[in-house]
Amino acid sequence: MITHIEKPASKTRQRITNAALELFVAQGIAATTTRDIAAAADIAEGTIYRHFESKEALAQEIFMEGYMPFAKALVTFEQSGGTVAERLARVVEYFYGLFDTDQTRWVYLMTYQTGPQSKLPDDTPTPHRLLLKMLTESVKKGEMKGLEPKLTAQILLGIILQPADGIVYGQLQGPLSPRAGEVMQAIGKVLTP
Amino acid sequence: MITHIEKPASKTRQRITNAALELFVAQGIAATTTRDIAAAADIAEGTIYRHFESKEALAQEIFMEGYMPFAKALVTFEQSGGTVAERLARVVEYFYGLFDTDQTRWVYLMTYQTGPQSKLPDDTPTPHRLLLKMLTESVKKGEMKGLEPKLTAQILLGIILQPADGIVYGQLQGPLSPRAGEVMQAIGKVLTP
Amino acid sequence: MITHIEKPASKTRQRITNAALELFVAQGIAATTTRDIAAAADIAEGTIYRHFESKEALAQEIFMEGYMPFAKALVTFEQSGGTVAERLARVVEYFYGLFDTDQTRWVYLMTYQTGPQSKLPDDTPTPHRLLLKMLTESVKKGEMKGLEPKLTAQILLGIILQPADGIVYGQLQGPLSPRAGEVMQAIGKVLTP
Amino acid sequence: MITHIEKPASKTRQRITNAALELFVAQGIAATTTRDIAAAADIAEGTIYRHFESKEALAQEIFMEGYMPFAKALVTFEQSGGTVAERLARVVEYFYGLFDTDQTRWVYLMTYQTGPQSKLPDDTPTPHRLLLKMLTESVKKGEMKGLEPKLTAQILLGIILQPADGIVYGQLQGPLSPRAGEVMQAIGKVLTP
DNA sequence: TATGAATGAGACTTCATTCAT
DNA sequence: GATGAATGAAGTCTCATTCAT
Repeated sequence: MITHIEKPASKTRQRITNAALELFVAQGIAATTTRDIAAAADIAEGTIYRHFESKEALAQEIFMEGYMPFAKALVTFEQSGGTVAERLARVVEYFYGLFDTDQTRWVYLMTYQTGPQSKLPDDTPTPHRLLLKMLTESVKKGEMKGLEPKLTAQILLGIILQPADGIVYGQLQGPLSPRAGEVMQAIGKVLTP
Repeated sequence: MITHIEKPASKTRQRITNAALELFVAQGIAATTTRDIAAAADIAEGTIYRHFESKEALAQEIFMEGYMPFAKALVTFEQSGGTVAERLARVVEYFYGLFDTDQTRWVYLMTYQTGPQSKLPDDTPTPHRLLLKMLTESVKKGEMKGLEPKLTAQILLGIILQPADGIVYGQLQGPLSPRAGEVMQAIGKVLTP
Repeated sequence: MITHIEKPASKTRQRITNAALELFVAQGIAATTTRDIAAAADIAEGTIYRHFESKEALAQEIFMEGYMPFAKALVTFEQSGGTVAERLARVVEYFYGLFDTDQTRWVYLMTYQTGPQSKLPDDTPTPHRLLLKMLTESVKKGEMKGLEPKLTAQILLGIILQPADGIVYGQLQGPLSPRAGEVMQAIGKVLTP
Repeated sequence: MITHIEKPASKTRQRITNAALELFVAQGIAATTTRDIAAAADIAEGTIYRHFESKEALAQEIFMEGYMPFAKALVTFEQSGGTVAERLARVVEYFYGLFDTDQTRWVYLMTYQTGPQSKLPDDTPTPHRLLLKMLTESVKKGEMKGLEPKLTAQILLGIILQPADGIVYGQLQGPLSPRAGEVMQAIGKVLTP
């Protein structure tokens, strides 16, 4: 007996989300038409509406699709053992692994929250915010003297995120995972009094 | 001191660019209609087209308007005296000063290049790229051992840019200029062997 | 016998071309709005664009629709047997038959090439040009003495076309076919030394 | 003392009508914008409206400008002495002379009546109609037997007009005046029993 | 008289969405 | 579930015309 916990994620539905994700990242959500999506997915335009309420809902569901496993993982890492530095290192490694696995989805995930298209509630724990929260706690636990914790957290966030942007914009060669060590070193230096 | 060689920028033209800038940043370029712009500028929709060829051209001219003084300033700083670190500090201060002076324009400037709307040539020296280039040279002249220069440059870029994002997203309190010292400290630490 | 290789020409598409043809001839292409066409065809304005790329493309396709069978017929007549005069008579009869069958389309066909809207290549063998070419050959084969062939061809063309114009402008009563005999007589007289 | 019988026809007014005539013939009235006209006449767009009520009025006045001397001349010829054939010959010569003098204006004159833009009353004695009327009378006075007078008049009209079209469309070399003799010969033949 | 900036009605076109098949 | 023709609201842009200078 089969129990449906989540939607079946039919073949067609998959084709749509895949095509849409690619186009959304390449052209932006607003500039991507349902016709574009239908053509890329090789389905009829009307078919999109058998699987999604609207283009906007589609965009949001793609976000959730990538966001949920990510959020779960972060919680796991937060509750895992070891020192603050060790846990942070694990998160960065996981994060960079995601980037290398599916760069397109990663960009979408990190971008969607920002754009004016996002109708996410203002307090949605986006990847961005989740990371920042963890960093803020790391900084606080580190008992830094003389450094403003919130600013420091932003600095650390920049250290982690910018290399990914560098790869996306072609200024740095991928993959990103092998860079994790150097990035953690830089973070270490910043946190050193 | 700035010298205007260009058009005197008529009153109406100013109203249009001001209104458009605000809306473009708030809603995104694609989501901002010419009707929105006209209403905000309190002019007729057709009037936009007596001053700009198209909505796209308007978006691009607003970018150039902000970009040109910025680019000139960067060149000046590059050629100014002092050590690499001193020059970099001056740039960051100037950069943060711009942010505090007109946050909206700053966001537009840093965002425009990225978006799919941008029809800028791929090799346009955008603010992002100009900063990165300067950082790359700083890192190289610093003769870092053991650190990959390109990665380090991205890390420094992240350290500089992310605090601004933090303020934009309301996670950090402005203004940004007073933070420049701490940011430079963080950069110093990363560049320390 | 006409063979259709092209699209089946859906019901809606037909409604659009019919309505557009009528309006284009009555008001001119430039003065006919897509709204006019939609109203006359009793469809939504947007529907036009599911069948035609643009208003201009619609105008051109209507032209081609009428032009192609006409061109084919002319070729057939050219290759048919009999004397030059006999072949010419056949063409005129066919031509006048078309006029009587669908005067509106006939006017459109003869007008479209001239108008500034026509984006037809300058060497498109339009009805006008096809007729002229045939007449030029007729004149040459007739070995007229003392008559400049090109001028004579134009004169014959005028003899053939003007009666149609006369009917269009209400100065002559239709139908035109019964007039073919008298018109051919006039041509004969002109060609007589 | 100067008496104004007609409008002063100022320098500026002339520039406008000249520019407009050229553009109207080249692109059609509908496709010619007031901006086009102003640019070609090297004046401000608003200036057009100091001399003409509207674009439409401008188009009509240009027509009248050319039409009035033509109409007067025709009347003169009608009342001049000689046989019907002689008077007709004089008209054709005059008509072809006009063509050679100012082909652009001639085309405009002959075209304006036809186009859907023309708001001329249906019974306006246009060049076309004036010629036709004269031809009809010629035919009637000629007491043709067996030929339907209205059809014959149209045929003669075609003989006269089509060579002009031939030159306009580049199928015949100008000037037209030297062709008048041959054209009259053709007319003579058609009118011969 | 001439200017040219501004207008606003309306043109063409796009596109998310619906619905009968 | 899938299709694809049709919709209609809305978007960008044009242009004849007005009016203060």
